[in-house]
Amino acid sequence: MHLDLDAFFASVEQRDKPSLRGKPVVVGGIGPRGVVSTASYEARVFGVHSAMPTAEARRRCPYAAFLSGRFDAYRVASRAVMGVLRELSPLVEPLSLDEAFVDLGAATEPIGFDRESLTALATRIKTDVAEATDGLTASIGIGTSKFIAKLATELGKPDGFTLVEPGAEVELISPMSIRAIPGVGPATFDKLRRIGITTIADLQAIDLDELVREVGRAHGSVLKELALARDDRGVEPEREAKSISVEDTFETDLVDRAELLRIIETDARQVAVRLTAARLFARTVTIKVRLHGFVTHTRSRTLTGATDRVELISQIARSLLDEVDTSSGVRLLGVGVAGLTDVLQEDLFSSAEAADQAEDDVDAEVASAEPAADEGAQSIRDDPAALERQPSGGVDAEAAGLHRVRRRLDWPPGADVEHDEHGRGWVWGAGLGRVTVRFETSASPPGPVRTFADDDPLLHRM
DNA sequence: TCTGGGGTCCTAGGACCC
DNA sequence: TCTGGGGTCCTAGGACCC
Repeated sequence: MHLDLDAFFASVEQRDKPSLRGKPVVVGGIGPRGVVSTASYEARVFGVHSAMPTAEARRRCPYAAFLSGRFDAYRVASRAVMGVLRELSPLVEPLSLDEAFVDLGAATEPIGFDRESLTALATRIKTDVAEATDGLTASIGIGTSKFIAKLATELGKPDGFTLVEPGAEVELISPMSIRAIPGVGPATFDKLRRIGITTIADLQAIDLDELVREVGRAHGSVLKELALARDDRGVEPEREAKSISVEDTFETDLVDRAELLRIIETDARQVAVRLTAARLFARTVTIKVRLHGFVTHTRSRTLTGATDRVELISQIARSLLDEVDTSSGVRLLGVGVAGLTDVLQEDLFSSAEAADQAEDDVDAEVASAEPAADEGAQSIRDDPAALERQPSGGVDAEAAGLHRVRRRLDWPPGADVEHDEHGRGWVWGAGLGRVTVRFETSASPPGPVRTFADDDPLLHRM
């Protein structure tokens, strides 16, 4: 079985903001370079969809509410939904906050696999989801494999249920576009279209060797199998994380080297904090640099041992920036780690490693920075509560001089606020030293709008 | 229209090893 | 005249997903 919450982020916003119910809502990046994460169905009528530049969405639907998203609220709702699913079966594989596979074959209670029983089951799950999330709707698909179940969900959206009976799979998918297959994106679609493959039926008929020549061995064989509705992938709960990364796109391209280095440092700190929180260590450090013309480069370095130390990650990331020509201006900068393990195997103090580092041209600064850095990391490792005392990303950003870039996020549209006299509400808009708030909550009727100075001491973010 | 942020997986070439 | 072969690791880039 596959489940997908309908227009998830936008639906949570409409749930918590009564004045937006039935209206177009767009959640995503609200800056000049933002893109849409989720559009409510009312906004989709205007042609607004995920991954569209927000500027284009504003053109198509100027009267929509444009909100920057409240991920804590989405996580709470997501956890509640996953909880409902895990009562059904221990084999639940979340794909994202709003999507999951469930292996009904491993269900805790006996399940009838006839249409009537499964329809009743889906109805019950939808009721439970609505109850657990204060009214969110989901679409459900049931089929004999992950591929078919996910496709089935797609067919019933929104608030739907689709059951694909065993044996009906090939007939169902044959006339569909190959774009319906997860894994066929714009590039693969173009490649295949050029050799005359546009439907799944075309894919069934094509010679495997020819397909492999076009899209590669791994991709080719998977596509061929899926086209024939052959998919024996199991539902895998608890997949382990393979990488952790942080990146930012800037409103205008940056050129100042010192500023870039400061940003890398704060990104590295956030990565290290997340590593520590997950009790993991990493062997590979990567930076990602997107230049003026959207050309993107990555540079990485792998250590002999694994680390979670801020100073080391930061130093390596900063040294990697030397390998990229940033003179055209930097649009995006990011820091990531990979090669994750849960055991500390730091042999960075051995003489062999020291020699290695020297050869690798990670200069002597690393060695001199290490003792102090290790102390900090050690204190967090031994004292988990220390994590709580780590400065937040926002504070770091200001300390690092990113005030200019991130200042605007003090009152992001859609954020929850409380006013000491007027009660709870949300940021309707902000700018020019003012904040406009609509005072309403999920349980209230649509509420009034009031404007305040943005440093009004009675107004608080929640 | 001018393209987010957080991920996963694959490919291809070179280094290195036996 | 002149080059083996296979496996593994690392790096960079690209496609894709939500």
